[in-house]
Amino acid sequence: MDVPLVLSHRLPAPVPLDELDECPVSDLLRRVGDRWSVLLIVLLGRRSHRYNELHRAIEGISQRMLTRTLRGLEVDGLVSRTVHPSVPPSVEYDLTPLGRSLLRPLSALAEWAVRHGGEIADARKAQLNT
Amino acid sequence: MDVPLVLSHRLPAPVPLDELDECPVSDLLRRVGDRWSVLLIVLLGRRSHRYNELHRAIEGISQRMLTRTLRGLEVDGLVSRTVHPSVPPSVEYDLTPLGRSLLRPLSALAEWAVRHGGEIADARKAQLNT
DNA sequence: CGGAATCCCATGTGATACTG
DNA sequence: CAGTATCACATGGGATTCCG
Repeated sequence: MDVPLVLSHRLPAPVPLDELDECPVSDLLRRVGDRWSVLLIVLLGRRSHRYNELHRAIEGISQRMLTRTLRGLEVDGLVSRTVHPSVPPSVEYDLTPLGRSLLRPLSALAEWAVRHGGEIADARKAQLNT
Repeated sequence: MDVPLVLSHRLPAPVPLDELDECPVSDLLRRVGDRWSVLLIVLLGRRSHRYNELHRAIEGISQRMLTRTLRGLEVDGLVSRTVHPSVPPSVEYDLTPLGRSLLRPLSALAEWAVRHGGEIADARKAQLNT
């Protein structure tokens, strides 16, 4: 009892390749495991932002990657993109309800990362001496 | 109250590039956001495995990536590697306590992914028609 | 048995220039 | 303002071969 769900889930042996490709967990982690997605989700979780506002808010992100990452999140239904037809144009990005629902489990992982990040960094440094 | 931690955390504006690179959350997600890490963590969370045992347990993984991923997890202190000097040699991989402690927040994310994976898939398909 | 070495391709990411 | 187009480079990942 009290075993993490991910361990109690039954797995075929061997794990077939196509099943892994369809796995929603792997899928989500790859979606969110890139350089910018999490940061965008967090920023948009606080309030909606316009495109250039996000561009200014994140030092070092290129227009290309900002656009690509936003599009990816939008395609997956995590972020909404609203165009206000004005001159000059104005585009608002926001989290969808689905995206907002992701904030909580993401926070659980973030909390673990903050708490244990030091141990990981230490382990990494220790390997350098061997 | 009851706001996800990741939102209550204060962020500098703009977010500096070096701060993002040091962020333990981004770091963890990139560590675990590759093709094989999570699956290995889950398998090793059930019991320790030998190298070829893992190789046989995961259809489609190459020796190169199995070795690389295990090494990466080992360097980060999530997986332990124990060599039993015998003929032929035997190497046991297992989760460290740190790795085991990751299972629970990972499960939280996995649970979300299983519950909402369909919505993501639907959103993805819907984009194809536009 | 448990890898390492090499080669090759796909994808992620950034820089720069251009546009409705 | 909010992008797109193009090029270039680093990294992820697989196939194959070889080794103690």
